[in-house]
Amino acid sequence: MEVDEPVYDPQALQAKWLPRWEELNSFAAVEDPADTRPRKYMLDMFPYPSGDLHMGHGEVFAIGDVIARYWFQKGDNVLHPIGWDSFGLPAENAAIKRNAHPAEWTYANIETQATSFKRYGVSFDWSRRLHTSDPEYYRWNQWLFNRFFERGLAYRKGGLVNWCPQDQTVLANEQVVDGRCERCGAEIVRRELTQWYLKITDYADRLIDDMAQLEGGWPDRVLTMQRNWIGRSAGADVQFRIEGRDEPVTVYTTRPDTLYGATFFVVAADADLAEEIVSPEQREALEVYRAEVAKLSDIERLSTEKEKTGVFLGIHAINPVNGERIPVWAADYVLSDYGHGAIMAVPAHDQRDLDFARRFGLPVKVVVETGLDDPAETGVATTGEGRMVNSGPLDGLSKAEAIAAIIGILAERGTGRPAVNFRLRDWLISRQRFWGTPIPIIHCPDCGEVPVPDEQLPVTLPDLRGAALQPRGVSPLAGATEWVNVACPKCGGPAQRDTDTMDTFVDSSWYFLRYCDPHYTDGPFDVEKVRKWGPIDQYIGGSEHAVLHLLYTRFFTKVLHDMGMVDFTEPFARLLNQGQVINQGKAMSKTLGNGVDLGQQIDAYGVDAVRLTMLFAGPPEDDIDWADMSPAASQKFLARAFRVMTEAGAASAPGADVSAGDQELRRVTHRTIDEVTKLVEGYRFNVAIARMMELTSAARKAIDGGPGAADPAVREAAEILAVMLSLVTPYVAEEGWERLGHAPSVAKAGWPQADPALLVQESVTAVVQVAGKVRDRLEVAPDISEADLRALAIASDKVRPYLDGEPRKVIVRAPKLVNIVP
RNA sequence: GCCCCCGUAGCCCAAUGGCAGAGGCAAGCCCCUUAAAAGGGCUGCGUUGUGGGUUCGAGUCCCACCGGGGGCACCA
Repeated sequence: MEVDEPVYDPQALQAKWLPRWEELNSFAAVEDPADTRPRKYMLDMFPYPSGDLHMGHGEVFAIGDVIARYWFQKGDNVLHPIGWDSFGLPAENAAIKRNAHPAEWTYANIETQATSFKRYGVSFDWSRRLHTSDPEYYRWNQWLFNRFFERGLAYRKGGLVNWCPQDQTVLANEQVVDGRCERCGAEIVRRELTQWYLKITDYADRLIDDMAQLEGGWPDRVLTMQRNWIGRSAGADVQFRIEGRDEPVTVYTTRPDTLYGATFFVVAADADLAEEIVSPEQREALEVYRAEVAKLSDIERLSTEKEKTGVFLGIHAINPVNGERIPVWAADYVLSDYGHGAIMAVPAHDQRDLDFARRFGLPVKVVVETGLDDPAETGVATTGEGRMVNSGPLDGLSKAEAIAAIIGILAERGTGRPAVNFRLRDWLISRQRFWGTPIPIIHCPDCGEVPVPDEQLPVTLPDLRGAALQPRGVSPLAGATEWVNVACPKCGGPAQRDTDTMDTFVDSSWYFLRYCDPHYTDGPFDVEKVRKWGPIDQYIGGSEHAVLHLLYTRFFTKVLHDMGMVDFTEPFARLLNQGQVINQGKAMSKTLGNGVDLGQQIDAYGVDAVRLTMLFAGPPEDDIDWADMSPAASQKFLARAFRVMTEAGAASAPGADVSAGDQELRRVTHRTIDEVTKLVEGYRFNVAIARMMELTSAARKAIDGGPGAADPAVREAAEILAVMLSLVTPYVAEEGWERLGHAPSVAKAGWPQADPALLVQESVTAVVQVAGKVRDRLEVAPDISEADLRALAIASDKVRPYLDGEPRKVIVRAPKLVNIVP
């Protein structure tokens, strides 16, 4: 079919314009320092190349593209890059299955996705493309690791870690959700391993405090999740003496005011301290208990229904304020890696302690008078406010007063001080898998951990494939003996490379900086260019990264800030979490068989109709149930818009005097410009599209039953429609623009400005209510005074029957409403 | 259990505290057509989830509850 025919053929438009756009290269960001236009940085979370693009990509990139294209139309200098998060497990699993190298699968998928992105018409600057699995990229992961290492922010330690038996690797805490692997859903087990960590806990305070910058720009939900995850709490450290031990033991508590109510003391069962202080008589009981606890999975251990367990350690602690002897127990409800791994138990005012006390018959002592029933009787701890009782000098004080007072007393005696604790743990980055960045450390029997010198980076991956990648509990790199055995960079003696690779979240923690110059060779990114582009004006991605990628990236940004490499402290000024595309009320999945293929949708309805459907479905953060959507209807609308543009283009030439055009249509057009501008800026794309549909209908009516297709107002409406549609449906917009007699590209035509004179209404309908019920409508001037409108309303024949003399009250909201209370 | 968001027409969704309906789907009708498709047009009486409250006026604000979604949940 000829594209000149007045028939909308989306596939023909795609075939026609895609190659033309490649030549035009309209979306390259401009680095010229003489270019003083406002710079805007728009970024969509980069994709993992797991096959072709899916419906979810279709939505995010449609949303991001509208924003970027709007900025382009406004004349901003826009950076809108694309790349691939191309290290990761699926490639490795595919390689094992096919007896191939992970790179083959990875780069083939990247090409597939790149082709799909181009077809999808996304306004990327393709010259900035990057792949994290390229040595030219991951060498800078290693370079950054070295910087972290120098600053003491990368360290190795032994301890219990999360092990995924399915993926055969350790995971960071953030990657364990409800005791299961965030990737594959397998139940996590605990293992004792020595691993590399990044010291994100050093930044815990700043990660919380800097969220003040993000208020309003980020969804509250994400900020709340990060706040919860970091889990900052304020309280006090209190020292207890343990009988028969010289060193006092410190506990952390958020309720130092309840210190007089401490009736026992609990040490984490797995803490070294438990073993250290247990009496000889109880040692065996402790060992038995520890063995039981070790057998429990996290899921069992964290179950809220689980009854408290524990064992008496045969010794006593001394309460520092009243000298009371309280028994010391070991239990698994106290965690060894939070606070000091030991607590003072105040059963009257802490539910966990109360549960434990009731289970083992320990005393309950009320020290806060709350007016509620005795916790010992009810089994419900009283955690609220109240007056202190049974607490010596604290008696009668409120909670806040008591906390301040007791901290003062403890500080004076040197047995306590204010303290802050965090739930956040350091970020474990070692992975026992192949397809990732090798950790650039050499283990030397004499020199210890020696970083690979910067000039020797990158440490590239050895050529392993197929069965050599089979997970066996240690990194596949350990099997590459030639690669592993190297000379120590320090002493030259025989040494071995670290065989783990980095968590791929390291790759994505700074990629947005590299886009400013992805081929830069003097560092991970060009500091000067980042100064000009950063931070990102708008970031878009799924809420599944609320505490993973987004937390890590914020951490990296702060470290880079401290290194003097970036001048901002938060990477993303604004964040949008798009909804998911689901089908028939459920997430699409292979097992449910309810998957919808993006490519097939595009083949059936065209790119424009699919993009339009994604954006018209509802607010961008809402889920889209594809079963409720009609891409066919979107296509129908586009055909309608296409005809309007075609007919207007055929009937007139560009450059006519618009002021002579049909005033009624011109008013609609300019009101549409005004509204769509505001709606797009507020990211209310579904409503903006509804306005474009109205404009299309108005133009249609003007052609059919009004001034006709040749009227300059029809041309004006069609041209503005083309420009506005270019944000959403670039192909039909481009074709329409051409048919209207303009050279491509409509993407750079410039955003229209509404003529204020055409926004003024000649008359307004004022509603007259009597006691809230509409009784009359009056056509009045928009600038009518309140007094005039009031007089008109009261004089109305339709209103008078409802009035009985002088009204009690008249509310006038000129020019739209009068409410008369009789 | 605690916290947050959402409940508007058969469906997806609009509505600065001011006429409950912008847009779309579905449905029905009309025009065009030999006919159908395509195209053009017309048609919206609904406890705004329920019950209270504030207000001249509540879909909108407040309280309680119901339903759906999300987050947190032995971190002392």
